[in-house]
Order: sequence, then C-alpha cells, then structure tokens
Amino acid sequence: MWKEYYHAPGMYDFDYALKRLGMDPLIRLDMKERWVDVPVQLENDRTVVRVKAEGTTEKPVFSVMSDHDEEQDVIFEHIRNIFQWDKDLNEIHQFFQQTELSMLFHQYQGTPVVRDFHLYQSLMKVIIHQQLNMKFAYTISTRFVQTFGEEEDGSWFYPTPDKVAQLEYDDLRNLQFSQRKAEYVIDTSRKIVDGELNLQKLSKLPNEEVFKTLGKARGIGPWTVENWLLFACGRDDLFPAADIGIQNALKKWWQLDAKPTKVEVEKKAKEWEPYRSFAALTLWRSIED
DNA sequence: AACCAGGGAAGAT
DNA sequence: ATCTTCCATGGT
Repeated sequence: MWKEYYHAPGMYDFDYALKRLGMDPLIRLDMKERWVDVPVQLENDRTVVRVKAEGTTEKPVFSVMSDHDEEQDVIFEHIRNIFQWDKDLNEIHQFFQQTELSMLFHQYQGTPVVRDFHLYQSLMKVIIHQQLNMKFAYTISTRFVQTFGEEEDGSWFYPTPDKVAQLEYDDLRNLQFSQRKAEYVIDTSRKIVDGELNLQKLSKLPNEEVFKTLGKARGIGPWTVENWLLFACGRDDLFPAADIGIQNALKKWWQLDAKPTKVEVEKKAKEWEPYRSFAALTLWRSIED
C-alpha cells in the first residue's frame, strides 16, 4: 500500500471533475469524501487506484493511493496525465479574460479537462453515445460494460478489443443497440485487433492526422474524432461546433431564437484558439443542472 | 404525439 | 463539395 500527494500549479476544481465523472454510473466515487476510483490497466495486470481531493480549488492538493506495490511510478504518472494536474488553469483563466467568455470563466473557475481512463474505452463510449440522449446513452454503455467487461474491487473494466471483436452484432442488439451502432462498435474493435487502427500511435499524432486516419473507419465521423481527441487524448484545442450541447449553450448566451449553425459557431470559436477545449467544457458546464 | 438526442452514412444536388 | 434523407431507439 502506498500513498502519494501532489500539488497542482494553478487552481483546479476537483469537485466539478467528480461531478462530471459521476455522470457515468460505471465510475465509483464519493462526492462527499471527494474521491474517485480509477481502474488502471497495466501490461499484464490491473488495479484500482483511489484519487482524493485534499485541498481547495484555489490550493489544490491530491492524494493517490494504491495497494499495487509494483510500478508505483507508472501508475502515478498515468493518474497525473488523466487528471492533467500539470496544466496551469490560471493561465487558461487569464487567456479567457480578454474574450466574451470572461464572465463564464469567472463563474466557473478551474474547470479541468479530465481525460477518460483508457483510449479504447473512450472510443467505444463516444461511438455508443452518438446521437442518443444522455440517459439512454449511459444505460446502454453501462449494459455493454457490465455484460462484456469485468468488475474488480467495485470498479468496472471495459471489455478489451479482443473480446468485443469476437462478438456478433446480435449480442449488442440484445442490449438495445441499433444495428448500425452494433456494427460500428464491433467493426472498429476488429480493426484495432487487426492492427489496422493503433490508438496509442494515433494519440501522439497531430489533430489533422487523426481526423484523416480515425475518420476513415465506418461510424467514426468528425464529432466522434473531436470527442476522442478532447476526452481520450485530453487536447487543449478541440471545439465540437456541431455538438448539440455547445449549440444550446451558445443559443442561450447569445439569446438566439434558434440554435446557431456549425459554421457560425466555428467562426466565433476561432477567437478562443488555442484553448478551445476549455471554452467547450465551460460552455457545457454552464448549461448543466 | 411530436420532437429531440452531446451523429453518421448514403444518396441527391 | 455541400445539402437532404434515412437510420434507430428511448426520453420528454
């Protein structure tokens, strides 16, 4: 058993991060005690790591705890990368003071981009959630994991690509996947098993390369690539202009009668480069509850 | 009952 | 290249 503490350089709203993570019923956490359990897939082993907030948004301190005594450094690095503790959110806040989002950034300070726990898991979740309302989206992604994944210490590990590649479309139709969605999920997993898609490699390429390569797979369009780059890779400058949530938020703040178009949104978002991901997160946040 | 949902493919212009 | 239409399924 080991426990390690870490101080983030700027502000960091861990409680909001927990709230976002809590949208996913598969993630085990406690808002009151301020911890979340992160399933970590290692080379040949796996473990569950507890991450806990010990400080405040202004003076953020975190603890990372695990009973997996080997590979402590690897595990800690992984956690630090997932939560992006080294990204100085004070700098981001400063940047947005000169934009029309300054009021929102004042109201919602220290909103981090918390990465999904696993590259493949993230891609499957994004595909499954396409075009579905949040409630039903989580219903079927939870079914998917609880049917084909594995539980350990109360936390769920997504099924591996090998496991999903061997499924039949009807296995997912039984979970109320549409035929299309079943095909997207299984076919993409097969490409990953075949080596045709390498998510680790993709995660290190520039955005445009990822759009070209990942976007070729059937069922993976611009929205899915954007979300994967944003939430799986944790990149700073993604803005899903076609996203219905983003459009609803801008409709509200700009007091429009109808949702703005993708083109209108993209044009305005140029002013938020190179930190458009934080604009997106803060806009989503602003219309939650 | 009608419209929507944190899309995408396939077909039509 | 850009626009429509269809797909598919539950939520409000």
